[in-house]
Amino acid sequence: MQTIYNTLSRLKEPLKPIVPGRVSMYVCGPTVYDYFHIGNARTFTVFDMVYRWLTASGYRVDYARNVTDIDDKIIERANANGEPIGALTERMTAAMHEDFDRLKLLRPTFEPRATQHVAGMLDIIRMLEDKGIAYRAPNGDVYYAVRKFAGYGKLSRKNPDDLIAGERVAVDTNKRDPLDFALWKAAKPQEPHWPSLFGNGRPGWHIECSAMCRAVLGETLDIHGGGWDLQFPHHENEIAQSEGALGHAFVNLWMHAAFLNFDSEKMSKSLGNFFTIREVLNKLNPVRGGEEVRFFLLRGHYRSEINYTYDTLMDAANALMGIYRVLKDVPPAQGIVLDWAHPLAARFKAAMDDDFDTPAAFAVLFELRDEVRRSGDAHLSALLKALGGMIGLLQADPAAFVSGAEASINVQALVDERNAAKKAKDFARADAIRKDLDAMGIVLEDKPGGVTEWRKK
RNA sequence: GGCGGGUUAGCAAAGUGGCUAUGCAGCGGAUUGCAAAUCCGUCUACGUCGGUUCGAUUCCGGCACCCGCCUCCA
Repeated sequence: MQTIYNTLSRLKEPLKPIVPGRVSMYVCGPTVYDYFHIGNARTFTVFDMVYRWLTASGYRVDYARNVTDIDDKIIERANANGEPIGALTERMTAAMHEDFDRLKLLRPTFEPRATQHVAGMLDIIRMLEDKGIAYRAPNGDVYYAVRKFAGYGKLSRKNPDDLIAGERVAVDTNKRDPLDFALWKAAKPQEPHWPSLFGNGRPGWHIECSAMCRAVLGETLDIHGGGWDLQFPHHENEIAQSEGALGHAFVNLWMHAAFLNFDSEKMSKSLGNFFTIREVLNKLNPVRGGEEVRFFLLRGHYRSEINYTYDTLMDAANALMGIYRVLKDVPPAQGIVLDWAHPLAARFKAAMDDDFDTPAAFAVLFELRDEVRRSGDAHLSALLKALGGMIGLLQADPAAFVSGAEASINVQALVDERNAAKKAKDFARADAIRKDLDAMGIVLEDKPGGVTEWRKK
């Protein structure tokens, strides 16, 4: 049985879908104003893994991941670039898809965009106003009265009184309480806006997710996820909005992915210590890079922070290479039905069912790698590939992955020349060629039977 | 200040009240013209001080250090 750590209860709980056999999952997606970094990628890779594993486990998963395409940062960036907002968000959404594809992320079932759900947001805001939870402020904004929602703070375990006492809550005379947050922002000159019974304006940040969850997945979700930093205030506010307006439970299981750090500090745009996925991938081999990053990101448990360095990434890449080598040497049998009774398959499943313990699952893959190597068994090799496939790994062509490139005539000519030199016992010449190739990043492997294989480092 | 998470061998990273996690690197050996790859073997663990227990890295408490949220943030 699948268990999942629920941020709400701080306990591992069994997954009990509202509709048996089906799982609804919403993950807060990116704000598309810039390329995103490997820390952002971690969260989406984690939930892609969850999506794949639940699907492999037999659930029909309705997976929604939104695109936030209206927001202060987008407006700011578009103005700085001197381009229309729509052009910026289109460009960045396309870039996002490119990056996600390279990391082998599946497209979610639904990818709603905030600007397409403004009516749904206004609907919820109106319900909140009718219940006296939302109010119109003198400046034309509509705010959520946090004190009217009894459960406020239950997710992040923050006490509203403590928050008031803190220094970080900004004072705003338009708000009745400093904790109140904007549901609707009155239109300002040169900003996009929509008509509404609250006047022209645009939505606050948190309301979009409440509206899109409801529109796409329904009023109560099995799973809602996001990065750890979204717990407060974003997810807390989503709960307040949805439960405040609709009057029933919003989400059964809250999942939060831990940070990816750099120099043991959270990687973030505001700290400036980030690497975009593009930068990282451009330093890696084009054939292998995407899967290497994915493997690296899933090597740590999703609730543990991981530290990004080139060395830890290379460590993961070497480990992945070891598995692909075995898949190349022992081609997986075709058309095999996965045998869950196999002890290693059972252990893999047990690890994944236990709150998605990918590090433990990987340990099983390594043991299986050794078994395949030892036995040369194509069925076991197929099992290895199939298990990896359940979390989006090991599906590349092994020969291409190991060589790191499509066959190159240039390299092959040098390899042939070296083999001729070897036959003539001209080892000096043979070594010189190997050294040249090494300088080009090509490593040779002499195999039994006079066959020489090569691969990119 | 409030709340929360963490500290496992050279590095990375799971897990467990008593039974070799695992990966990468290192070292020794086999193999190889030399390498690479592979195989065999092998060395480093559970922050600190107490408590509970027959027994604690694992449970409880104190301490130290690190990190996060409380403001946009994956």
